[in-house]
Amino acid sequence: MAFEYEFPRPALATDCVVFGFDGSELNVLLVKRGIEPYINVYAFPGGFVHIDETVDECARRELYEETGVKDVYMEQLYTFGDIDRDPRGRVVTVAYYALVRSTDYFPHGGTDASQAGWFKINELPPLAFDHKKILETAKQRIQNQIRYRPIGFELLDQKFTMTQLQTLYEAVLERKFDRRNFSSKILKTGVLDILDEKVQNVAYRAPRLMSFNRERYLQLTQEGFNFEI
Amino acid sequence: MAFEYEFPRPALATDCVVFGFDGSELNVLLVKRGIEPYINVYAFPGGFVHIDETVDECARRELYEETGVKDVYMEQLYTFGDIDRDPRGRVVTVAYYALVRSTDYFPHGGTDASQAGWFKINELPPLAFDHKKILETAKQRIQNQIRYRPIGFELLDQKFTMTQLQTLYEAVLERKFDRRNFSSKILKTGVLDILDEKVQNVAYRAPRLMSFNRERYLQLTQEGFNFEI
DNA sequence: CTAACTTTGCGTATCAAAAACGCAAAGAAT
DNA sequence: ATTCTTTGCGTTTTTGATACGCAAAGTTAG
Repeated sequence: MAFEYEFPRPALATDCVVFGFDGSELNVLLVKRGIEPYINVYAFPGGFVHIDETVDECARRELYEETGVKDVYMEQLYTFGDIDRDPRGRVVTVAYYALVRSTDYFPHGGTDASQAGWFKINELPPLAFDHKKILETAKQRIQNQIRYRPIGFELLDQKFTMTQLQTLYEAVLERKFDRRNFSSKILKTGVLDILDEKVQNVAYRAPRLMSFNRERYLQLTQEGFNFEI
Repeated sequence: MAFEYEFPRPALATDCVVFGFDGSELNVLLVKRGIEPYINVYAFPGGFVHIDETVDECARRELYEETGVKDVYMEQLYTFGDIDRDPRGRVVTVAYYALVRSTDYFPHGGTDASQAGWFKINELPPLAFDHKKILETAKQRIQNQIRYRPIGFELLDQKFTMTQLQTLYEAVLERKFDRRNFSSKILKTGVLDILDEKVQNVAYRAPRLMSFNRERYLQLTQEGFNFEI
């Protein structure tokens, strides 16, 4: 007990909701807690803010330490500051969300060797603390974000087909799109490069691959461009 | 020095960006700091989170204590957690924004008796800490919010004219609208009640007054209604 | 090898909303 | 009475969203 202050201070933590996409469904990365409270209950990766790191840095550090995930797209979500959200005492948490290509990391379903694993967003186990509430906030946020920012590309491999992109949008927004309208709407924005390459070893007609053109996107946003689907 | 912890903890504070509207321009409520650091420099009302209040409650309490403003529309904005944002040491702040009818509170420009006052958003004095950055974040947020939520009505008197509403939208979004298109677009959403009352003592043709129908708005949002302008 | 089938890629027709704008009535100022 | 500004209610034009037709690519089945 070495750190003392004139007034009591809440502890400050971060938690991170990591979304992944497996080609058909949206997944969330959870870790099983090894200590009380909520021992053996799943929770989002997170932990306490160190005094010599920014809150953003804390979120990235904790994510890496607990799951090995690093160098990913991450944004602050919301700060949860209710009094009784942690039975250990007063803990305020700054929640983040991250988007990753889930194939880059764990096998789906997790392994026994690892305490971290992917879960389908509609088949989640009970969550510790107020993490259910955090998840709902995160879900709403990406549904809003994907409509006017090209965050979807963070969830796909660098090369992807139009159908894969559409399936992702349908999974996130929980609705269907017309294949032809979706394609022309995305293509006419100009943020996709069509590659001279097709998918191999596929049943029926092989689709062409495409990739996200980040330079073109940045150029368009500066001109006041809107990415709505 | 009575409160000690095993690990060092950042101090946790809130700050609130209060927007007001005076009929033609958007204003921001600032308080002049009476103590170091940044003594005599303007800042947003705010202060440290008490151990027995939620973060939301802290934002409301500090706003009331420093400016007398209470019972207003308020939302969490963003948490600023850089290491060196406060010269006193590590302070993380959860920023909020609030919308008020500025006529309900202070005279514009502030008085000598009060340390709090309204400033035109484009003529602000230098701000303490990283409050310039907080302001930019808040400005972007209300520009986004006003397009799909009827937050504009929080900034007007209960009875207002269509031209007043349009002037507000133009001030917030920093663009002009066609008077006739703006009016019909707002009216066809059904969230406005047209009152059997006209503005008095006005040059030229007197416009009718209207008011926001909150029940109708809630009903429409539940049906999946979108308020975009 | 041919026919059937699925997916892709590109097009057009139809419908709804956004933007531009015409015009006369209300009502004060001259 | 005339002029002037603002209001209120429309129509026309343009743009974008949605629905859907159809043939080519390429695999599967007979």
